[in-house]
Amino acid sequence: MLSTQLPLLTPISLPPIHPQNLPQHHESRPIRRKQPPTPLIVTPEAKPSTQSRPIESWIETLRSHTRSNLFREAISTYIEMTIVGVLPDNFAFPAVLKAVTGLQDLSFGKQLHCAVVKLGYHASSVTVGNTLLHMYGKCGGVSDVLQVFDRIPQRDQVSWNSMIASLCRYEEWELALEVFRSMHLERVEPSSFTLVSVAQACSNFSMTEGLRLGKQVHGYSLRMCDEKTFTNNALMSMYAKWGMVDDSKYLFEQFENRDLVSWNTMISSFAQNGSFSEALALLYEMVYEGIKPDGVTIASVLPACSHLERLQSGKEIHAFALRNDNIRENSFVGSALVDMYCNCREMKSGYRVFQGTSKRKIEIWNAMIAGYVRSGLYEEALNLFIELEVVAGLYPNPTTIASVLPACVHCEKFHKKEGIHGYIVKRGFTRDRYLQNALMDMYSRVGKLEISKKIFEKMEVKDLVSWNTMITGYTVSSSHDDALLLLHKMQKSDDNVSYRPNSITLMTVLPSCASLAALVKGKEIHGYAIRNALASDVAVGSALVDMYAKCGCLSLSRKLFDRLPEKNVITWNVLIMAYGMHGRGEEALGLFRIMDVKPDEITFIAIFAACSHSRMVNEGLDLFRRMKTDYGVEPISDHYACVVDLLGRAGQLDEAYELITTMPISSDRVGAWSSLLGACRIHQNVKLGEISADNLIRLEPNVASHYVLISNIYSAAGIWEKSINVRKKMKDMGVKKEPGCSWIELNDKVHKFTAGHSFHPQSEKLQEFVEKLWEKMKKEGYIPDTSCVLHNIDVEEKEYILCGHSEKLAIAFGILNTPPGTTIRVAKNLRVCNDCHVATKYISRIVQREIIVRDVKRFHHFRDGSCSCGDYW
DNA sequence: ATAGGGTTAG
Repeated sequence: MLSTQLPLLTPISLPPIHPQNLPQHHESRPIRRKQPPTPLIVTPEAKPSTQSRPIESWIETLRSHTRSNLFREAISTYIEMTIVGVLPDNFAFPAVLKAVTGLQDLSFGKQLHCAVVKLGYHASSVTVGNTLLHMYGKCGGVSDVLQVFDRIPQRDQVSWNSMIASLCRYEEWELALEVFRSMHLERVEPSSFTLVSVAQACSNFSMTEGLRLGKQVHGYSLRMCDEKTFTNNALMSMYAKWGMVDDSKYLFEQFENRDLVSWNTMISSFAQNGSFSEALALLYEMVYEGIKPDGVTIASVLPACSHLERLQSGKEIHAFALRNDNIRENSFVGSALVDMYCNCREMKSGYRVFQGTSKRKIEIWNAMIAGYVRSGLYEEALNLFIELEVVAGLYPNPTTIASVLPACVHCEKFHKKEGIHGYIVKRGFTRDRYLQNALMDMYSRVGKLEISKKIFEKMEVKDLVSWNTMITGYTVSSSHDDALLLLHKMQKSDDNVSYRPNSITLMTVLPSCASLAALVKGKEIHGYAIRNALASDVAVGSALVDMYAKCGCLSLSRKLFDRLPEKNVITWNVLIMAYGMHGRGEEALGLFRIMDVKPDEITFIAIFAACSHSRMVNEGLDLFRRMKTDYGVEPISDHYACVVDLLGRAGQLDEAYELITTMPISSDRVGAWSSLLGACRIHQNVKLGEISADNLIRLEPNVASHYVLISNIYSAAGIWEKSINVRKKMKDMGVKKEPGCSWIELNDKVHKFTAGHSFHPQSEKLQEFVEKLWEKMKKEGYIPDTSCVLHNIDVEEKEYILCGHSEKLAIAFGILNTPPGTTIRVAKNLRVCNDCHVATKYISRIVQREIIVRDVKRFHHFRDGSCSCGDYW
């Protein structure tokens, strides 16, 4: 197929791979390179040979200079030789070309090339051709290499090897493999040099594409008799890149002539495939065998210490590095040290290494910035980012921005979040996948889900993180059904690539199941987690405990909790919160007493909420007073909001108000005022309600629920005028009420109901059904509570509106579509209104069904005319 | 022939 005329090797203009490797003119060479200006070559035939010194002697001098790396001297000798009129021959050119290659002097190399052509050696000597090829492979460009190779007369093994190696240097993996195939067809035997390059090229393809050839290379290597160390190392590294650590370990163990690179390769194979303990162990074994680690060893093993958070080992390695100049000055080691210290929460040590590094390259800045971001020190990260550009004059690369973007997103003081997108466009990094993922996350979090979706759809190459990020986008925007839909789609996506959900996917999507009370879906995910060994993951386990609890299966949730192999604060918090939501405050407190990890801020929020829902005012207050002294947890505004709720719900409104006045000046009072306003609604306290609402509307003029609550308080008290005024003010401000929304799962679908709207195909039928039930309920003594209906309209109309409340529609849907006796589980995005609560009690008796309604705060378990919350919620 | 930092979750 490809004989002497390689179709792919005809001179073609390939795009340059590295701009710095482009053929350059002499004038445009950077001046900083320390070399004398290259003199023009005297055209060889310009002077007849009058010299008596024979050419062999000149060549001997040339060769001895290049052998001793005296490249400049070699070139001077060559020039001298041409000046005195000695015509260089096919032995002189290889010697001088080697010197040119050593100096990376492309322009001189090109002049030599001209001379070679003029004298005709390019068509007669393989050796000259090979050295030219080698020269272009080191300092030219792909197109030069292709042209030279094409003109080498009788290509030998060295020609092919140089060609393949050069293509690998230019990351032309596909071309490299194609040339290797041609070499095979021309029956030129590969050597260990060939195999090294080919193995490297293979490893840059995916395993499915590269493994076949890779194994052939392995076979060749086994049959070969010459020096195998290089090939062996290259094969180890190839297998490691595909994650086949066992294979690279086998090669390492079977091989006797290990060198330092073999050890380094093995250590980095382990470290890059998550076998951190093995990597560290190998370092110690290496030292034990008397092999001295170098900078590469240290830079490869430090990430293992970082991941394992083995600060002690990391420090020992640092000490070792300090004792060895060559390691200490290795810039890779510096970045790895910064990363290790930051990951071990030793920010100060990390910063000290960073500060103490003399010639700081962008990479060490990246390590420091990423370290800050991981520890939530967003401002520090942003400051460093600015410093790197403004003070150090360095250019951020895509990695820098990918680290700093989450800092922009999460740093409250940083307002112009979307501006960073412009910056990315300006720097031309828009095609970077990490940045696209990070941008998607940013837009979701500033409430611009549409833009996230657009980026996601336009991405040419998606990865698992892209899918996870998009799912998270839906979750943070409360589009839970879309989140579940995407979970489905990722597993059989249209572009022939499917993705396997990982632990992060599951923990992202489980809260969606919980929000929708989608128990069947949740169980399906649980099954997936078990089958894929993800269920024992603490984070997934905690999310499962949470999901079962929020779907109303508290005992299942508890069983799962008890069996989890590993628990952390979050796991405990989730369970305490679950008991609280189910109105089982005593048990929540019991869990708090036996928990074997230190409680955190969230634990106390869960505890206060539990006390609040179970009217355990004294227990809650007691812990509130002791949380700082006995548990070392500083109360934050969320805690105040909970305790205000605890007091307010129990009717101690004045105490609640007083608590707000004792809050630290700087703290955020929104939560606390909201709690008080809610309590005023329950206990019909117009005066305090007004105070709370005034404060709230001043602080958050765009939140609908504040207006709605005070308006409800007024209308329940019969103060219609004020109620209407509030409504009017709300309308003038352009504030829209979040529509009430309820969900019920039927088979494997979640059905969504919105108040008053007939989006659901059955909604008319459902409204009729509710109205029919209405009559029966009234006969049993039900009195509609119309106080939550804002409009000043007649009673019948009000009742009609009440019938259309989303939770009633969802319940009706459940009754009509499930066999008698089935428990009905409904979830609601807001709090259940008083009328729905009373009505559901009656419904549960009339239809003889258990009905579980979960709102944002807690559970209502209706059975035979009564509710588990004892009308206290 | 071996080595660098990055995006998603609670």
